[in-house]
Amino acid sequence: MGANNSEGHKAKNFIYEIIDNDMKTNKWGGRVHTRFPPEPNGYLHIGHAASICLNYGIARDYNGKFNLRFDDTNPEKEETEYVESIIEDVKWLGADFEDRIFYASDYFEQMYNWAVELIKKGKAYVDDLSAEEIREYRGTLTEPGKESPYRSRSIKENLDLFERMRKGEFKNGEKVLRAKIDMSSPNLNLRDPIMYRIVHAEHHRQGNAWCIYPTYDWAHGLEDSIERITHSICTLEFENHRPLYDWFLNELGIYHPQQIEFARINLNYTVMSKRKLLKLVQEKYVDGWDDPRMPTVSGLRRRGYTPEAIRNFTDNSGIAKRDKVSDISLLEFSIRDDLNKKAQRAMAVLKPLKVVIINYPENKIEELDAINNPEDHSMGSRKIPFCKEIYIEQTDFMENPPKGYYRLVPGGEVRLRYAYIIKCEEVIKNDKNEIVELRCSYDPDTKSGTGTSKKKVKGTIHWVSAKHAFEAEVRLYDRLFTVETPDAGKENDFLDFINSNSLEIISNALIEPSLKNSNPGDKFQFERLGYFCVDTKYSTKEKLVFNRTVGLKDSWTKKV
RNA sequence: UGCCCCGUGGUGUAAUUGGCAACACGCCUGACUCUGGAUCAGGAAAGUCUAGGUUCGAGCCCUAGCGGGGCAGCCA
Repeated sequence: MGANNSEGHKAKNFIYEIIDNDMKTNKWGGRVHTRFPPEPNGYLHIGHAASICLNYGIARDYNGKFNLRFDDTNPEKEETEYVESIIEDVKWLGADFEDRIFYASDYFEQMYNWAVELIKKGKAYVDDLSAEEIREYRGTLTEPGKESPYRSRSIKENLDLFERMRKGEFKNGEKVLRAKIDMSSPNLNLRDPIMYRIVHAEHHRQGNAWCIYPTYDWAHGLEDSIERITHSICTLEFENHRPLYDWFLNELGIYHPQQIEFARINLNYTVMSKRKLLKLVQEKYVDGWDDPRMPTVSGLRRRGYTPEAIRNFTDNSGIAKRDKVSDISLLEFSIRDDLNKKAQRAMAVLKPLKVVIINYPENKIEELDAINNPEDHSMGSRKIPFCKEIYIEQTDFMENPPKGYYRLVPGGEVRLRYAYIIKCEEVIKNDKNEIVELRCSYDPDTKSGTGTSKKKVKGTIHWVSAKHAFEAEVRLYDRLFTVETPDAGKENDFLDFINSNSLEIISNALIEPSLKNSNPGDKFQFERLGYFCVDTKYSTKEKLVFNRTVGLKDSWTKKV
């Protein structure tokens, strides 16, 4: 028997193999229950999205359940704003936790009771050593630690002290509760890890109900246990913590999930740690957590990414145990692939060049048919106005073109998308020798859709009617960093690699009139340019703002 | 000089669990095209970190080495 899940599919990764095996041995009674346990101290990024998709995907594939749980055990870093953004992002990604949204802080009383239990077993003690002393006593990577002089306090005294810790009789850092394990363990996590520290701070949900807070190592397994999680999936850096996770649960003799670690996703040309992202936000390198250049879920959403694209990306990235840096091009592929099928086409000119069609009647206006999406004819078609004066893209005309350029050139012909073939008769320049206008003739027999054209031209370019197009702001984004791995060096070196040209604002792009009433979040493909969406933050009815999600693949500019 | 994890095309993941390395992205050709997009057809690119060993047979197992990552928060 191979690695097949309950639906008979081939195992997607090593975690599915573990679960397949658990199903075979009936380890969990056929049950699968996963969770996503974020700390509400920042916004979610694409790496979290991968974890969400993994955990939710497992629950879905095995007909199990998926919880959203806030690991809110550190009042000093956590905020309600983050809780709200995380809920929004998880829902948006399509990970359905139904009514199972939990908070570790709701378990504090239970955790406290369990701590008392460990004290009674002689497996935990109150330590009076200072933070510095504890560090010294811990030993080093190569030398064992030594036991705290307070390690052998009586159970009675520990019980009393711990209760008084809770009551608030001590100041921050004055005492901690530690597990009594092994000060000489080669795994430093087992050298009497701290379970509770005193923090007199207001918790975003508990207010001032508590002044002692559980540490991650103590709390996490308990949370999983309480929720009867079967597979507790986390990232590689917790691998060394697994023996501790197991130790607590074993000592308590309570329900014991299995912790499984996998390698987090890294993307080149960006940073992924919450700390660094927070720094970019706080020091205004970007315009908030949802800046479209950020690898955050909210940034990607504002950039124009769809949940489907993100899910496909994380699926295609795979799950394994080796450190990885994925190429951003895989992410870009996922959104192009999705939007190609979904996005309505439109014409927009970013850097306009005026074209006058000299043989076109002065006041004539034609309504031309344009297909909304050649990949999906159910999306229908629309009319676009055409008249004597139009604008084309500056880059679609060259006076001295290189070989292989098949757009407009002096004396040359090109098709205007959904309109006519035009020929460049004259180039008008200003006194600075800049091209300011083209005078072209059109061939009435070449109208699109009529089939009357005998001509064939190599190039087709997009355009907008001068009389009908409206002005909009377009924001072009580039990668936030200039090097592939900006965080490879020292802590703050990544700031040295910020790409100062990562945002280009075009304030007067010209857009075809049919888009005038589009709404924030609407997505389009501007033909030949890329995918764009209406910005949800700065766009107004009077002045639409479009974000470029990603450019179209371009095998021409790459050549030259 | 400790402990733990990991080394497969440029990138990421796979290989029926020991049977002559596949998929995706990217890249390059060509076809088609009223988007230099999409689509279609083809191609280059790793002999699996190294050296031994077990075996008829090793990317999968064993040993040693090398390389990368993690661990000395009262962060998670």
